[in-house]
Amino acid sequence: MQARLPFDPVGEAARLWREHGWENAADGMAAVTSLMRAQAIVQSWVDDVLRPLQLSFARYELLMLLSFTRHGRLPMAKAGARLQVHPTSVTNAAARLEAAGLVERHQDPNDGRGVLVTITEAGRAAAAQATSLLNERVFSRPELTSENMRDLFGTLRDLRRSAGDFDG
Amino acid sequence: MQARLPFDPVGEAARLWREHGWENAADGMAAVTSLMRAQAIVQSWVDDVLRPLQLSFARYELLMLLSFTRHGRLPMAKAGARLQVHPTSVTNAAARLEAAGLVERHQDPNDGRGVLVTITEAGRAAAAQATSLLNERVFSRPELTSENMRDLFGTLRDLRRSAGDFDG
DNA sequence: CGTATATCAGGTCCACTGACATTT
DNA sequence: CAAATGTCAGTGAACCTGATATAC
Repeated sequence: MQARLPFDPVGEAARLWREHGWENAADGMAAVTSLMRAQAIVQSWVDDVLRPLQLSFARYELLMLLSFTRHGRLPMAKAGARLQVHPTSVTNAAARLEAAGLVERHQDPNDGRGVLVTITEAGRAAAAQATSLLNERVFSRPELTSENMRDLFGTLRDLRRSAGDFDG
Repeated sequence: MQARLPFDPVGEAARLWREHGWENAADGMAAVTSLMRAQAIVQSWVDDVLRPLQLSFARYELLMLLSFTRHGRLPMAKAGARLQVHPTSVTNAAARLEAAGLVERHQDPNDGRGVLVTITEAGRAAAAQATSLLNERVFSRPELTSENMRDLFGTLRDLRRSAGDFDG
């Protein structure tokens, strides 16, 4: 993107926060800022892998969720709850996956309001290919396999639970 | 958004990853997925605070960066390097801040190609107000003030350094 | 000359709001 | 009837590519 910096800009910001007397907010600011930046980095890794497959991470997550269900099928609302995204985002993702032939949408026979999304064989193949590439090129990167990453998951799980993402 | 889940969907995904024999990628997958979700949560907290002030987090960061410089002024390219965003993103952010009267843009007298962004008095006031609100309502939230958050910052700093964000 | 700087046009992606039709 | 479900149109944010003008 551009020349790398000789220091950590987030650490520098935290230093300035403390210098201005915002001690009790400095750690939170640094955590938020590094979360934003780390997410952008990882997002770009994922996008690089999924772009040639015409997938976004959100659509990949929907495909995987369906592939893990008993019959490869879920109501739209269930999928949205599970992926923790807005209903219109599910509609959008499903519409794009359907256009690519990776899922189908049919009315729920048991609830006339509902729509069932079903993964197709092509969808299962695409999901398998994407998973293989992501596992190889992103999820098993050295930066993500350390003991630290298990800690990261644990810390973020606490944050997500406190934020009301899930119980337990 | 919708009903909360009785379990952690990311932990469930990690379980399935291991079940499929992808042990060495399971931790990375869980870290990536929780990073995405945690970022979305924190982003929504920040947006809720900044929306009434007509600011985005990216524009707030630019304002703060300028306010911390000696003369409240920086070349566009320097600002982009420091915020680690695309040049066009800086142009966009600066244009919006300028439209709101929070910064001004002038040609660099020492480099005819360059543009200097300068924070205005209104910009300093907006930055101070935003900082006060963010410190109070986001950065000092209980979820972000724990010992864990210092660990989170440290872990993400390692990730960012490995990814080439900065040296040192 | 090639390189660097900044901008603009155009495109993608995602999230959200509000309105709507339909069914429970 | 009210509540739930899914869709659609529109809005706004952020990011990127490619082209351009200008200056080093």
